Amino acid sequence: MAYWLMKSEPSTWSWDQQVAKGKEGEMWDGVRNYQARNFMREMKVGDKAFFYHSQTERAVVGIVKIIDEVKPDPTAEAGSPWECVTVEAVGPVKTPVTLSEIKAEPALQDMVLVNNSRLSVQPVTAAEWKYVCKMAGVKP
DNA sequence: GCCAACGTTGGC
DNA sequence: GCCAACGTTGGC
Repeated sequence: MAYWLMKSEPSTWSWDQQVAKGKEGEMWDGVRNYQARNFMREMKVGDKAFFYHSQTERAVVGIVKIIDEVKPDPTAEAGSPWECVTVEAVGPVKTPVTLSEIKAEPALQDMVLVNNSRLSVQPVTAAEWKYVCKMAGVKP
């Protein structure tokens, strides 16, 4: 199983909205970046991802899992190359892990979040996943 | 609100 | 195919 991190501006799509969707989940639409789309193509049902609030909050606030593989993005024009997966909220983290905490942590210096802040969908290694879960007070 | 980083577009 | 110009994202 692979691990990921998915970013959202809380004003556009927040963790609370994701939780409200329950088991129905929500299509992660609106991504218009090839790198991010390619990572979504690699996702498999059952993979887990950190739900990260960008902009105002800048912290990992919850955990989601992939419940459907990539499908054409309904918000994009027909025939466009954009696709998206569907994610379901697994649960909130006990303690949000902020970007500054991640940056201050030597073990997490190689996270894409630290080195390429603009990429909205990114892979997380198993070691990073474990470490951030520990900081967040949740089971990996 | 500003600015750096990055991706995309278009002229040549 | 290169590179300048532009637009967007996200941290601060």
